[in-house]
Amino acid sequence: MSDTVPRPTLEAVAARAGVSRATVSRVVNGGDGVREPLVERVRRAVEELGYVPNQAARSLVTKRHDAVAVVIAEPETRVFADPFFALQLRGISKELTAHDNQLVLLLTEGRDDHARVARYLAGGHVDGALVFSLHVDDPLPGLIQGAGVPTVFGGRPGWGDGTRDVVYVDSDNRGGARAAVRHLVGLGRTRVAHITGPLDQTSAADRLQGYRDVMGDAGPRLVVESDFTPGGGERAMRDLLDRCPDVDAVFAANDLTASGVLRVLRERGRRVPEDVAVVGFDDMVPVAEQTDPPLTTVRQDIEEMGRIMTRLLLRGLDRRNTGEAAPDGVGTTAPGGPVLPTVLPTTLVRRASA
Amino acid sequence: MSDTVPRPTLEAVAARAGVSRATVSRVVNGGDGVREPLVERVRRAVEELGYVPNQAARSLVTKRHDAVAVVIAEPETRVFADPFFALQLRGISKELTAHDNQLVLLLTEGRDDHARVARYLAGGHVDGALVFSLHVDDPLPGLIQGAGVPTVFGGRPGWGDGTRDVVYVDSDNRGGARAAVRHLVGLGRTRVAHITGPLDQTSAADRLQGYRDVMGDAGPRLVVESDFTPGGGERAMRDLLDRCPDVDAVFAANDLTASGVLRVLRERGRRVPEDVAVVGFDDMVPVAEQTDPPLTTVRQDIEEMGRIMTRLLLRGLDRRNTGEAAPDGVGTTAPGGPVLPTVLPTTLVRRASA
DNA sequence: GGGGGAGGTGAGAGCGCTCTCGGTGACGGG
DNA sequence: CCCGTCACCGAGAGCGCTCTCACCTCCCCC
Repeated sequence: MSDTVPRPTLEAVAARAGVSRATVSRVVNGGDGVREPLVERVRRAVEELGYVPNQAARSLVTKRHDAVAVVIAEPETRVFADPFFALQLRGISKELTAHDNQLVLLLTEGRDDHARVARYLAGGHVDGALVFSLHVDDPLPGLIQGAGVPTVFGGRPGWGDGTRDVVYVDSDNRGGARAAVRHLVGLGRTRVAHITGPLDQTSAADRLQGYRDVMGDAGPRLVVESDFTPGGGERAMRDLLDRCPDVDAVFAANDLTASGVLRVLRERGRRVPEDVAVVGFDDMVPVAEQTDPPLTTVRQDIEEMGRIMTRLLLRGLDRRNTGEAAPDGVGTTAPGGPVLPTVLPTTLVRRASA
Repeated sequence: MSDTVPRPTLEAVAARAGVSRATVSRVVNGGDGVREPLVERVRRAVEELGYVPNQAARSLVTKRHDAVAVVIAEPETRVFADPFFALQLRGISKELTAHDNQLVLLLTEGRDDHARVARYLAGGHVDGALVFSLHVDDPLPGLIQGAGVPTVFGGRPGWGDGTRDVVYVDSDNRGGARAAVRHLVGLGRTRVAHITGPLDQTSAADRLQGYRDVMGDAGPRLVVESDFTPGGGERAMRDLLDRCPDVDAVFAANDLTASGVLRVLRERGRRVPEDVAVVGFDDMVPVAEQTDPPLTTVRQDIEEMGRIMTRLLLRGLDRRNTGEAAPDGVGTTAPGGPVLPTVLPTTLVRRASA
């Protein structure tokens, strides 16, 4: 086994089955229009020779690759190291597998990488792309949009001014935030603070918006900007306690932040939820269940999000192939309904912290 | 832009530059043996037309793909959702990018997926594979070994009886464990317990072995089997306290377990490190730095591990191409030194818990 | 009973690239 | 001055597949 055995070709299978290449090809690709006995013979030949189609040769003529790129634009280790993308990938992978597509992973590291990714996508090596870019000012989405590759974004892109037809899938950050804050208000809390994420990310901005929807102009006094990390949560909470010692509830922009918040509250001797009620966001189970007390939080189904994105993309690709004129946005107006941005629901998970 | 513009071919570039296809090909692939003025002309033509080589056509003739598969065999969500693989992927991605290779991600879900993955790899769609399989009884490594694809494993494979030549990269789990336990002993602790990971994973088994190296036959009294999770750590620690109330140190098989341990100790009113010293493993920063008190732990450089695996694989592939007979193990005996299993060092990181 | 389908099957032309191999010009030595 | 050498370049043959046609049976219907 020291050198790779030359793998059997269509030709070889055809010879063995006593038919033409064309017939073997037909059988391999579904077998329509071939009479049963022949199908059987070809199948056996394929089996016996251990034939596997050469994807390169196939792509060369079909111009399809049965592969999609997943682009994760994340300069910051922190975010990448959290379970978010892992779950997302899982969902994507499942769905791609179910449709016999491969997943080509592209991680970007800093600015110069953007060009590389754009070039790769423009190079037509994949049929489509799923792109995660969290930052408002990220040039990557624009580049990709320009590359002419069917694309679905994960999370609302920052520059989405609503006029361009981008297809994206996002969680209902705003609605989830509203639910969280309403819950706190419903508990009778009157001084509900919000510790935000980095506001150059749309998810953080949308959560803040949701908070404002409920609290109206609670004033900037109760809003502290932070960065989605436990450490950031700690700092923000200290600030907050110093400035407004009478706060009786905190809506943290994510669970990691909330864990920092809880730590500071404990350290300062405030009881949770009696003195201060705390709600997080994400329902990162390993975090939320392990805090003390267990965290009430807003759940978003990350894995499902990946799955939906994939389904959307594949649907768009499929339309392309069936000849419908599908603009870059993955096919917008077409029978079967336009492919539109999708917002997935979020739900409040009540545990002990609020 | 509604329909994809036909992308320029070599032919087109050749025409524009006024040379033959062959010359363009030479230039595109390094440009050796082509006179400078021609190189220049071809470069300009490539630039002007925005030419990008068609990878499928190229693969068809070279039989190389410049792509490697990363196989993550992990039925359990828990493990996949921790930062481990994310970091690993990051390292792999960086290294692959540096060598102009693509990363094809294959996640397996349950048994039937194994066949799919094996078929894919055997299909010769990628040049090599990086495989992560944590469980001793996992059939996947065997299947892959059989597929005849150059492979490097992440972590010592369970069936590695030392006789077959598998190439793997692993952290020095055993040595790290020894360092941890020695540290505890050096602190004057005499009843050092160990809470293990799932012992069907080699990493967990190796850590236990390291513990035994130092403690000798401390007896099974002080060893509790667990599962690498915080919840598991809690249960194990409760058990332990009930059975041996006098334990004065715990070496937890990973940081997650340690976090559970710390929680139980706090709940039972034991001070850390005064009453019970605790050491973890992994140095998962977001966990270890955020525990109370911050966790002393054994660091392994996960990202580096991914990088090394990749380098090893690419080196093996390179040898193949340069004609040296390279057996499946990615090329074992060859000038430049055999490609051998690599064990990366681990270091003790002292924080407050021990 | 013959003509027209319809349903199967095969021949052949590429897809865009690499790579061998033969040809060509410049140059130096005999 | 001629020929061998060398460095460079182009022609052409595929790589393994799909897909369009043309062809060839049958079978059905008039």
